[in-house]
Amino acid sequence: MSKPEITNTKLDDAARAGWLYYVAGNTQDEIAAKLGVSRQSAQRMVSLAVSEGLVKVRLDHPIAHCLDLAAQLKKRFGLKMAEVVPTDPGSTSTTLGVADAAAAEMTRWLKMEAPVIVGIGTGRTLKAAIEILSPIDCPQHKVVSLTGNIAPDGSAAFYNVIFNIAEKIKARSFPMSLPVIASSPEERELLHSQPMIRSVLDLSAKADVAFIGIGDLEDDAPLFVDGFISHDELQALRQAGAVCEIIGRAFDRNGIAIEGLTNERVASALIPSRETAMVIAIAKGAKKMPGIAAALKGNLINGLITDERTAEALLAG
Amino acid sequence: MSKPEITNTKLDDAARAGWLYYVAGNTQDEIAAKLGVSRQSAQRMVSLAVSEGLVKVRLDHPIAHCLDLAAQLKKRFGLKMAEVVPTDPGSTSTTLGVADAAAAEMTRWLKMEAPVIVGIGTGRTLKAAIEILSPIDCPQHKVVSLTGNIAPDGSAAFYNVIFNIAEKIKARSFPMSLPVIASSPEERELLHSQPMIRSVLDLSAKADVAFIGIGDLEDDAPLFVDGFISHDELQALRQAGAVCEIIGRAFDRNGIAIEGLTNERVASALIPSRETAMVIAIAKGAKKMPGIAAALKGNLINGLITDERTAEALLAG
DNA sequence: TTGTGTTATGAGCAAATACTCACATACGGG
DNA sequence: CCCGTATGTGAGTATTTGCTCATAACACAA
Repeated sequence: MSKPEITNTKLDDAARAGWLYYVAGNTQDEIAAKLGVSRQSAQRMVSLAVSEGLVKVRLDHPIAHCLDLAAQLKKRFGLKMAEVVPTDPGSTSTTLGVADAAAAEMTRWLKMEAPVIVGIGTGRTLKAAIEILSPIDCPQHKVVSLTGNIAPDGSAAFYNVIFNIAEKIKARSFPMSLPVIASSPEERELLHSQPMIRSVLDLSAKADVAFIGIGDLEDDAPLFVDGFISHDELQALRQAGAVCEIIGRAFDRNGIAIEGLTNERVASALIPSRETAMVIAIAKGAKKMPGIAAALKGNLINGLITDERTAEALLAG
Repeated sequence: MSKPEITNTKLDDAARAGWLYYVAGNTQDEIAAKLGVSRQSAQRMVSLAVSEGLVKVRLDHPIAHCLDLAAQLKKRFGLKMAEVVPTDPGSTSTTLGVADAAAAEMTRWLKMEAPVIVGIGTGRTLKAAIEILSPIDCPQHKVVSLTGNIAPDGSAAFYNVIFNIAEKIKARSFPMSLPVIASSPEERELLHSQPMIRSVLDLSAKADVAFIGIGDLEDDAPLFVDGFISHDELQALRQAGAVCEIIGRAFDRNGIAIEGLTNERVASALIPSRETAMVIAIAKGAKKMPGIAAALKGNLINGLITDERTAEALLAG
């Protein structure tokens, strides 16, 4: 007070004020009274303590780390949206947690008053998400499939989820009645030129938000396991540098689409523009890491729902 | 969202909200929007996160430790007021720091509009505090000495600070013109029965706040060094269990006044009631530890200004 | 099914906080 | 010595927060 410690005084006082505020739970009025200054000065001290980094807030809850990681992901990869769910250490499920988060994110969009066009990809994760989606009436929205729903054997593609979501929510849904991968580039062009298909493709390009999965290209790649491509084709893709598949289309480690091979027969819509739409990938797990990294690098997505462990790996890489 | 984790959901949400609030710096309105709930619910989540102890605040500043210690002292010993100043590791001064804090505390009282009766003890620490006290006009207050101001040789007692404080502040001051320790119990009674003295004693009993020092009873006890008691008397006191002296009166380790010996000749006022007055001790250092502990144990004081090291020792004991 | 006790929710309001601005005070250079 | 710039202060005001209360949703039992 009287002995002038040249410059530290201010910070000391700020620390005092910060302590009284955050630790002792005083109001700024009380602090002002106790320190014999005006309320405004007390306020300044407190905010000084904060801005000087004297005050550290820690959140003792697993969720806190997740939110941290999400913020880092957003910053590092320029994402508009990122969500990281806690990793359940005892589980190997590729959908646990992220499916819930994806469902929540879908609900967030579907609850909007204004009409929204929702693009829907394919895959196990997405299917799991739809499964736990709470039913909701939203006749104002449109849900459009980004991929064909016909399996190579002519049956309905099991992991095409457009019908599942149609059951859940009362919105107009737009499936694409064609094979995921056509038998030839020419067939694809033919199919795409059909008015019904054309209008769905046009609608998908206008999507406001799209939820997509990311498929790996390991030996048990979904694309192969589900019979859309042969093992030879899978190996050829890998040889060409492909590391992942998004709505049927293969991409290399930089997120660049592979030229030729099965890609010239993929009948899916293009991934909606990242300029006009939120393209949210739902993916987690070591196997999908290269694919997620590629999608991030190639700016194929601007939103990501993943888990803690995957997020950490992505940020470490 | 849909998978009902029976009870953790709420805490998870609270953690989210808390994170968004404290870490991300969102306003509760923003949190409400992001989480799709009302502002009130967001507020409830945040306060739940706080009340559940999810949010931990740490203050990175030496002063924070002092304030922590002060809070602990208050709680542990039922003090109404406690102040802990940083210990300067390189200094052995018994007044450095605490004197400043004491001066600040005095100023706080003296700045009050309403008339206050201030009791003043004696000692080196108190004298140092008065010396750095900023001059202040407070004609509404009264300052009353709790001890006599006449040394055994008839001179003014050097560490009686009533005159020092009277110079500094423009308040009515009330010295006690009698020896600190009378030559006999009878003389004390005689002195105390004099109207002038009587009125000062009565005034001291009505003090609103008292600032006192705590004297040790080592071989260089102030009471002995300043010539108020002989070395034999000092030893006798110690033999009787005395560990400290407050305004001339000796107390044992439980804060109980020693029976007989010099205590029956001490002419000082009694320590003002801890029910009606703030009795603030200013003391630090290893030598005074037993005395401070005794004063705390015996509820002789309800306020303490000390330093970090002493506070830690008191709390450890 | 209906009643009942518990819990959650949102509105409204009072308190607390943050911000802006105008002015005061101090410092350093001309 | 004076002036411009920086720094700090308090008043006023807008925003944000916390609290209370009435009501709604819910679970459970009769």
